[in-house]
This record gives sequence, C-alpha cells and structure tokens, in this order.
Amino acid sequence: MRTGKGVEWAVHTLLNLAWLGDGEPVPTARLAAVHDLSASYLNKQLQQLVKAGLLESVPGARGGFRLARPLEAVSMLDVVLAVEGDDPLFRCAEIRRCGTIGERVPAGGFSRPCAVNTAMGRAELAWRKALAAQSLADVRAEAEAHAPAVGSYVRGGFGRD
Amino acid sequence: MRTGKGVEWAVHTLLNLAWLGDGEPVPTARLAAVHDLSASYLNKQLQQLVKAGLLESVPGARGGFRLARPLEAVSMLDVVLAVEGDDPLFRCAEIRRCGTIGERVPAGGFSRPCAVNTAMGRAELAWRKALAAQSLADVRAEAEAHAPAVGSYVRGGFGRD
DNA sequence: GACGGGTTACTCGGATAGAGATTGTCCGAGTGCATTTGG
DNA sequence: CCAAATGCACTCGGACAATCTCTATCCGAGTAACCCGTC
Repeated sequence: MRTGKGVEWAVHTLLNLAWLGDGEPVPTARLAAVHDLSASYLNKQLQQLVKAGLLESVPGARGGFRLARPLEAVSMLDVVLAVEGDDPLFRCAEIRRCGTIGERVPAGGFSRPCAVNTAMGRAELAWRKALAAQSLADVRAEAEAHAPAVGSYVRGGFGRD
Repeated sequence: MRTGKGVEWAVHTLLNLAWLGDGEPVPTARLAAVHDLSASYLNKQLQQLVKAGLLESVPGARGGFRLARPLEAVSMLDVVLAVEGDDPLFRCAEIRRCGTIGERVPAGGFSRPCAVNTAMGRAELAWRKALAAQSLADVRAEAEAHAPAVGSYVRGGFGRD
C-alpha cells in the first residue's frame, strides 16, 4: 500500500511550471526531460490534472500544459485526488455481514456503520486534512527556504537561463 | 492506492478472538468460516500478526491462534503495520536530482530533504497518529455501543451459544 | 506588400502491452492427542 | 488398573499460481504555425 509515483511527478511538474513564471504552455516532452521521466506516462498524469482543473492543455504546435490556478489555490490533497482518484484508502468489504456470524445478526442489526470502517475513516480524514492544509505555494516556499536558487536551477534546466 | 483487505480481516479476527473471551486457541479454518474468508489467505495474514507479537500460534491438534495481548494494548496502527509492513505511503524517488534540472544543482544542493517528501510525510504522520490513538478496545467498545449483543452473535457464530 | 489557402510539423489524448504487487491456493513439517500394548 | 510407546489426525508455516493494479509505450486526431501563391 503506497501512493503511485504519479503523485511525485505531478507535484514536481506543477512546481516547475510555477518557477518558469510565464504562462506559456510547456509540452510534456520538455516537462519530462527535466527530471528524466517517461514522457508518455507523465502525459497520462497531466491529463488527470487537466480533468481536475489544475492544469490547462493547449493543443497544436507550441502547445503544452500551463497552470490553471495559482499555487496558493492548489492543495496537496487536490493533486493526490486528481492523480490517484478519490477512492478511500480503506474500503470496507462488510465482512461482518458474511459467514456464520453475519447470519446470526437479526434484521436491522447493521443499521449502524461498521466500527472498523469508522476507525479507519477517522485516520484517513486526518490524512486528508493534513494534505489539504498544505498548498503547493507552501511547498514551494519550503523548497526555496532550503535552496533559494532553486528557481534559477529550474529555469536553467528548461534552457531559459 | 488502497489498503489491502488483509487489514480488515485481521482487525475483525482480533475482535472475534476477544469476544470469545477464553484464551483457547482457535484454528484458522474456524476464524475464516465465521466471515466466509479464504482460510489459507487469512492464515498468511495471521502469521504476520504473530511476527508482530499481536497473536500467539499454538501448533498441533487443538491448536490455532490466540491473543498475545489485551485489546487495550493493541492500536489500529499496530495491526496496519503488521499486515501491510512499515513502508511509507509516499516513497520519494528523488526525481529532483535527475534530468537537466538535477544536473544544474551544485554539490551539496540536496543536503536538505525534498520539500515534497516532507509535505507528504507530515500527512502520513497525521494518519499514523490517528491510527495509533485508537486501540482495538476502543473499536470494540464502539461496536458494542452500536449493537450491545454483538458478543453473543460472535460466540454463536463460533458455535458456542 | 497584404491576404488567403494549403501544407507541415507538432501536440495532446486515448487505446494498447508489460511489470509488479496483491490475492488466493496448495502441500509438507511439526505437534499434541488418542489408542494400544505391556507390566 | 496404570504407564509408556506408537500411530494418527490436526494445525501451522511457507512455497507455488492467478488475478488485478500500476507502469510504460505507441499511434491517431486535432490544432496552430508556417510557407507559398495570388491579388
């Protein structure tokens, strides 16, 4: 049980687009090259971000992807849900209703939700809240606090120095 | 990205053993039958719980599994880690070091941890804390609050009514 | 020189294979219980 | 009748497939830029 690498790819790509600054669209091939990623697979992730409204896609020559919103308006949760989907981490299969135990419970005995599911749901809610509390602008600020020149490194990696 | 069903199986099984009350070992086949689960696959999960010190296994005839600790001393996190392993939800591949951007960063530029990884780590920590804050005794109490007769249903499902 | 049409090259987008993890199944090693046999 | 040895049935434990998700790749549809001929 671990998040796919698409999340990491998506976050770094969104940050890179922000560091580039200008609203010019950037094609997938270039976005992938700066981190040595599979361009086609990155494209698949970016399509998810477009569906979620985090990116805009520009077709045709000189096309590509550009940010649809400022980083302040995008939370880490937005990215995770866009890439991974909004399925719950824990899916209750309601096994309490099955087998010799479930058969013994009278009708209406399962009107309340499964306590196991509730407990796991509380933890997942804490996870989501922690993700929602951090915007991409926060992550960018933290990265720049660690390495103030990161913006110029990125622009240089894109051949714009 | 979702937790395996082994977690659900393990939690319900631990609760069932507690509701049985006596410290008698219960074989996998019986534990699986009460919820219509695959006995062999459940056995695999229970072995993980033994390794983690949550269960004791008794070999031979009339053997099986029994609780190694009271439910109060077992948190939901203990169960999740025992079944799923303690790998982080988000594994940072350090893609920031790769490609044309990474090449531009001078030596020592990556001494600080990746901000993306840090942000995801904070959320995972919140998740783990929420899991650790809930003991199996709490879950049991919640289930009994919903359906006070659940203990007798369980004992009945095991053929001990 | 300006405009319009056609061509070209480039990009996204979704459909198509491969790898890895999860889920499920099977059989062997080991252990305790029951039976049997001798005292 | 009691005790010890033997055989047996039952259980765990790990090794072996099947299924599904994730990862990666490829090619077609569509669009904007570019070039060329014409007015």
